[in-house]
Amino acid sequence: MGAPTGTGNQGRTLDRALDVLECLERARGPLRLSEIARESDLHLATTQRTVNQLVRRGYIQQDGLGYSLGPVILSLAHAFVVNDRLSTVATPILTELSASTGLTSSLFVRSGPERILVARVDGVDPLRYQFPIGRRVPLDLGGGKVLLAHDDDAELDAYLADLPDARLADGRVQTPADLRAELDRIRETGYHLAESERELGALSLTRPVPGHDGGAAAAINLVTTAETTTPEELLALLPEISRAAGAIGARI
Amino acid sequence: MGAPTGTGNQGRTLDRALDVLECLERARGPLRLSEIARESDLHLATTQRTVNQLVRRGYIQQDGLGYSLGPVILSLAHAFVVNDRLSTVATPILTELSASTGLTSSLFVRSGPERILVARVDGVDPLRYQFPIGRRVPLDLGGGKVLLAHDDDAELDAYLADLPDARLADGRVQTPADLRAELDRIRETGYHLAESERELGALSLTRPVPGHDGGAAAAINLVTTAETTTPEELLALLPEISRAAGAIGARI
DNA sequence: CACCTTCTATCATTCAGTGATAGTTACTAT
DNA sequence: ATAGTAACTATCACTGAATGATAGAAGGTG
Repeated sequence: MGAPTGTGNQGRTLDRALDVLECLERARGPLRLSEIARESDLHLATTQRTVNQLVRRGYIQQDGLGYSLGPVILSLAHAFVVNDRLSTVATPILTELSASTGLTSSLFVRSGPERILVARVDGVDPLRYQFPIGRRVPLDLGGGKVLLAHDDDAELDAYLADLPDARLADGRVQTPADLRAELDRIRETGYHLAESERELGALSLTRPVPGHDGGAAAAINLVTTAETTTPEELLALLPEISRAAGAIGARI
Repeated sequence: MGAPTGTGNQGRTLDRALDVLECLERARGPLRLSEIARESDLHLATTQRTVNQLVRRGYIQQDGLGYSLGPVILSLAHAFVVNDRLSTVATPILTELSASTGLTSSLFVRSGPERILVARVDGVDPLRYQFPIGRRVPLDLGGGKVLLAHDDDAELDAYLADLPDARLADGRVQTPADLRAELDRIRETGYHLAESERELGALSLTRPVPGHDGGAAAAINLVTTAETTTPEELLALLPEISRAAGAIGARI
């Protein structure tokens, strides 16, 4: 409690404020001041000052039940969607991809140990499981793997070091070693076909979006269900999705 | 430049960071470090530290052209949309309202001297002018007036004091005195019918959403165009929109 | 090769953030 | 009513983190 935040103590104030915001992001409902303090591991007084300041600015709102994120967040998000180069470039290409394949397509980018869905275009048969824009999910399941595959070995080892076993949606258990093997395969083939990893019955085919530096900060995928599509049928769309990924990469 | 930020100097660090974010929100493209420093009136070194920290956290991203908002913003926005009581309560009611009237309906909340569009449900004939979710607009034009009307006189006078004349979309000029008179009318009638204020040819009918405290932090409106609807026809929907506003107010 | 811009790194100073504590308000239970 | 509890606010001395002036590295341009 009394100990330093842990990161290394520099730029403390701002980091703490962002911790507070992200603590409210994770919350499933309004949080009390004391709950925020506990969750973010801050002194109550510090929490109070920070929260009040964010309230004043509209980043947090308060009601009788506690504090939650405020509407100003939406303004920022709007500005992001309108301005983001990747997002604006990708949307028409994804639209085309979804039109020609009939499947839902989406674009996500890496953010630390997670990926964030940045854009999505629905297919003709809407998926029962709607993956919402802005959603954060870990990298070790589904399409996130193609982003991991582009890490160099040092980063990868660091990531895998303290990674717990993952339980896939169909019950399989994925150990870090399993993941490592799969990433090696992805490094060779350049794509990933996921079956029931994040969601039971979901199939996805993912390709990285090449950046100038050779890395892949983004990826796109096509999603469908095992009921309507076989893995082979989905894999047959590899040329299409690859073309789209290339087109996006070329324009950023 | 060297002078204090202006607010009164407390909670400086965080305020400055938010200034940086909002400066990027207003920007129409990537900004260089020096531009951010100039826009937010900060020392370059301070700007650098702040920006780098926000980059590390994913709130800002950097490309060859400069800095812009980052994808983590989207995550926060997603959490807001999912959790926000007002937003989730209002959406189904707006859906019903749009279904029964055939018009686009929307919900916005106040944020300082502006309002922010929080939810929108499109009508049968989609408007050519799409008002995007998260968009910030001033309070002195269109539906924002019903929010202003709920301020007490002291707040109102302060607001009107340094308000410049506004130019409506159809060319009319609205002085603070005009606005004041209109707000008095709204206080009596409880609604506002706007014609070509923000957008030429647009008609909107706005009602406040009553809060527990008697105030109105939110409002909903119906939007259409002069081509398809007369003011009288729109005004005839007042009972409908009032019912919807009441229903939302009752559930928060 | 000199020039300019962008961004990064360093460091002494000092002032803003910190956190312990006390106070206020409001609600619940008895 | 009265005590008790929880949520939030306010105060203030201390100190260490943010500050900003300056110098430096990296990258491009005429």
